[in-house]
Amino acid sequence: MALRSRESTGRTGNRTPVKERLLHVATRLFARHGFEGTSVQDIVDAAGVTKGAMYHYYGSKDDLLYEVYHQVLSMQLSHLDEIAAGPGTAEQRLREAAADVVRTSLDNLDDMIVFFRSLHMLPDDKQVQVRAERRRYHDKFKALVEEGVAAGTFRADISADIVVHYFLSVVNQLGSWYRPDGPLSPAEVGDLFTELLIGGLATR
Amino acid sequence: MALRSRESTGRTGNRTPVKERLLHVATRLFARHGFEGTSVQDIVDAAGVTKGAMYHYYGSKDDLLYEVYHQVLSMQLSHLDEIAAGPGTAEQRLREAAADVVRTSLDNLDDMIVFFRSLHMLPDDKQVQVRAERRRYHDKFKALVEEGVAAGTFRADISADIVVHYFLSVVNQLGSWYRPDGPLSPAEVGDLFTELLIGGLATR
Amino acid sequence: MALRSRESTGRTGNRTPVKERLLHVATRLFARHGFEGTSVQDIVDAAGVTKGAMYHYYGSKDDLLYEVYHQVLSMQLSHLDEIAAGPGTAEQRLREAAADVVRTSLDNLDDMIVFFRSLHMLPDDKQVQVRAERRRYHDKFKALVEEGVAAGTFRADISADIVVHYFLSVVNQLGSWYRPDGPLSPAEVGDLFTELLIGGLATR
Amino acid sequence: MALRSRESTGRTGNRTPVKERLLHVATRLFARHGFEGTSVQDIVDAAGVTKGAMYHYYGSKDDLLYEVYHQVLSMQLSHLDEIAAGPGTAEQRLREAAADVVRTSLDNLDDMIVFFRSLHMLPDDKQVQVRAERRRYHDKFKALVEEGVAAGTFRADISADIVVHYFLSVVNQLGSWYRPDGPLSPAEVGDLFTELLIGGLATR
DNA sequence: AATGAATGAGCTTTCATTCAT
DNA sequence: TATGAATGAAAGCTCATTCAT
Repeated sequence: MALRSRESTGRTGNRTPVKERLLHVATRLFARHGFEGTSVQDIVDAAGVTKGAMYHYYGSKDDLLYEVYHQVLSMQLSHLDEIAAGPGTAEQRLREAAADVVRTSLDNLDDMIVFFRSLHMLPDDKQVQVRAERRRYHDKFKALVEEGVAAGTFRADISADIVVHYFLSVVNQLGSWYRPDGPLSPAEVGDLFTELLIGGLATR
Repeated sequence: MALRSRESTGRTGNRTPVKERLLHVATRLFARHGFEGTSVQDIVDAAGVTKGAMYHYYGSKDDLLYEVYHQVLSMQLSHLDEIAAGPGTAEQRLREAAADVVRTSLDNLDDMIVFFRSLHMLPDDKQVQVRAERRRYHDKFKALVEEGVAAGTFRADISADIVVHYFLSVVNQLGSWYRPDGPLSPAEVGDLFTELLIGGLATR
Repeated sequence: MALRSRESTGRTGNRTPVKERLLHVATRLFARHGFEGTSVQDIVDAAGVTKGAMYHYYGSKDDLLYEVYHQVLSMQLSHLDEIAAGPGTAEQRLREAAADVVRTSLDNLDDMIVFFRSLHMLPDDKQVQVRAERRRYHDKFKALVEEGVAAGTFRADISADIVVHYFLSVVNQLGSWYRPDGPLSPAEVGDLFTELLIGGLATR
Repeated sequence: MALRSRESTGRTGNRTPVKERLLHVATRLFARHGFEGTSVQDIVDAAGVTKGAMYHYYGSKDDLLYEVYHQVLSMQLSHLDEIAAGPGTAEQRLREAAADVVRTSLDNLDDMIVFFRSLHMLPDDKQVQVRAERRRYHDKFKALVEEGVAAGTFRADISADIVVHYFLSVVNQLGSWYRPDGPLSPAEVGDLFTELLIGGLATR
């Protein structure tokens, strides 16, 4: 009888490389029990490795949290870049952007939950990095709103900044009420929220 | 020679009764450094008492957190009860309710920050209590929206539940961007957000 | 049968107050196994308390080390102050001072061993404090040498600074060779070393 | 096209053979941050290799420390052998020996610092080896002193053992005060300290 | 000769909570 | 009503060392 080969893809869960596995289980645990409610021991146990292994790949528990943030944020930012630079009126592109950020947030709900619950626990320097990335998203989104105002499509009496705070608040809170097994798909929620946003912005 | 009386209102800062003082400083510290980032020692130091005193008034650190939640929630709930039962069309009352929840949230920003950041750290039984109170707020708010839909004032193609999730998300995130020393007063933010909500709901 | 009363002075070693007991056993352990070779667990086990108790009295393991330093240093400094201000020629007072620093160092040999082996492990700010205290000792001692040079008793061709470095080196190394159960008493070593110092300084 | 040869003296800083480079950087790091304050990772990083390489050449971190000791000690021992067997009176040879041990110690100050700070961290068997070598140095030095006493040049009322402890203490502490960029050269310090020693020993 | 992923035991420190007074 | 010494469990992190390659 042949010995189980070491690179087995069996159910021991050793499929994926250690580094990614760690990030994956950490995300799940952070979302379930919070950042401070999850110990490094919990993470490495769930990943089937030892602490030393984790510290081989990540400088600290904070680092792990930062990576969770970073991955979703940069994906959403690149989507927004593409959409903003694409064809269509300001309203059309804002609709696309709004629907996308809702949809991708719901597709990565665990990350979002972690993100908006734990940001304040990062050390200052990492918080600054994250805020800068979020600010870039905010500003890009705001530019779309301003385009629509300039075009006369959107009402001019509410500052674009406030509008963006308003809508991104909605996005950031998705984790607090959305349940994947509920009646609405991510895309449907995206469409409905886009409707509410555009309706609120529209000139009569 | 008279001894300094213990209940002195003098410069030791011991003005308010110990119990309230503890809740007050706890709220501030939780908002600044997070629930888990604040130690019982921090709290009692800031309140100028010792641990024993805190455990005399509150059963645990969790208790303190729960009290923070409870106070604002019950105030907002009683406001909503009053407004909903008051005069005016559904739209008028929804406008009042929306503006009120934004305004009172901004007036108690520290509590809101603590609330939405730390809820998940409470033990399950306390979380259940809090969720029930929030659910009552949600349902009452939703009833106002449904009234407006029934009256033909609001569009019928977006479920009232979704609308409430949408708007309360905005409220719950106020702490993440509003700065008291910024250009807008709580009332102004309340009006603008109410505009965006009603605009999004309005039938054309 | 009567229960053993809690404030027993029995051989459980709980005689002295916890705070002093901790300092005492820490000194002994640091001297035997080095600062980094001694764990906080070792210390509290030897003192018969728990870690929490230690951190109640001392801010850190470093703090404990600093206290060891501080106690002997300040005793020696006060001795030197007294001697320098006392009666007698410069030579007589230098003899007294030299004999005293040797004697008191040998009487607190564990502290000296810890001191000169572990100083460099303290955080910078604490090192600065210690160095300042040592510098004060050095300077006071040097003043005595200079007095003797001015009086023509001591040779003028070797700077007082170098002489002090020379003699304090001898003192600082006592721990590396002196054994309390050896043939010489602390006072005898003090006298012999004083002879060697004064002989080396004397003008012919 | 020729491949870059591996033993290149190029800008990678890989000039010296790995084994010596490791010893060299280890000495420097031990002197700067202490033995326990220096991790194997620190050493191999500074040497530009990996841990595996270090464990290929040295059995352990302790081994590295022992090598540092051994090198200087054996050099000084061979100098002393030469001097003692050389020409001149006992005083002349003692002067030479004293000046030499000060000078060579200052020329290898890092090693001395490491030596006298970290000896106690070696495992017992290695400590025994080192102590034996030091004892041989001590005894050889002591023989010179005894020669001078027998010749009537040095005072007979202070045991040679004590004298050697006295002077080697001075040598062993050089690292605690000497600064290479200070006013005195190693040779000058050697001469001054020799003066102080011989003066202290001289019969009047 | 050299790599670097991984181990596992150990470290210092923090902290909510208790309890005798 | 309030103190503060003391507990004990758990936390994040470090590090010398091993070993398959």
